[in-house]
Amino acid sequence: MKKLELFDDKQQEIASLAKALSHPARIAILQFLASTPTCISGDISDYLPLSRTTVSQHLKELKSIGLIQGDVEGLKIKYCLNKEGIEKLNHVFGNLFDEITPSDNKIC
Amino acid sequence: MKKLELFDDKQQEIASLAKALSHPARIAILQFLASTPTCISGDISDYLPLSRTTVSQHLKELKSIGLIQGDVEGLKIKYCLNKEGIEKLNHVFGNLFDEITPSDNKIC
DNA sequence: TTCTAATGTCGCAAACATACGTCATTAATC
DNA sequence: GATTAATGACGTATGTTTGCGACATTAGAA
Repeated sequence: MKKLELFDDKQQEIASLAKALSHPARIAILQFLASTPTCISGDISDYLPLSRTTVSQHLKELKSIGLIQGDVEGLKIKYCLNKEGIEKLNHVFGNLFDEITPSDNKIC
Repeated sequence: MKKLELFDDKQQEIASLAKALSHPARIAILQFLASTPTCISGDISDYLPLSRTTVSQHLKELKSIGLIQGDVEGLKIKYCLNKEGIEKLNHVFGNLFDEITPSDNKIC
């Protein structure tokens, strides 16, 4: 059993994705985008109990980690779930759960 | 489309669980506990590149959200994954992924 | 071109998270 | 009972996140 020098890339990646999901506003945004076909930025901030500025920051965070994408449509910006990002999320957490789910015969 | 008054319990729950996973040290602790049958607190802080005090705080956080449990064994304390907590995590995230995974025919 | 609407960026304040040294507590050992 | 070892709790410094108003930018309408 050796001492870790630092956390590895995989652990960092899981933690970063988890951080993106660690605020209820960002969960609400993802659910909203999943339930609506055309999602204009303004619609999202009208819906959430937060200022437009704050919602804009949450959108920026979700975009920078690749869970959503934003396409300019004239004056407005249409945000959508990013299929690849969501699939990656699914995959990364699936692996983690496989790794840490205790088997019935494990002691303790 | 009505405005949310505040975030609902489900969204809060997902966010809280995600927050527990949002630091690489806590991921490393869960993986370590999954790979070792008897896990004494001191072993964990010997392993991680953090002080004993800091590790103790991460353990406290994981315990308070129910992902691990700690049983006193004389002078030492044995930490283990909490099967129910991990299953709940699995379930909650599984539901979220079902909800937000885009179907192929969805526009955008 | 000027005006308006939709949106992002900046900068600040308050709250929260992280890391760690020191101290308190408790169990086993002498 | 005194000593040592394992551990959690407390306090504190530093960094990060959140929320928001004010400003900047850009696209389309008048």
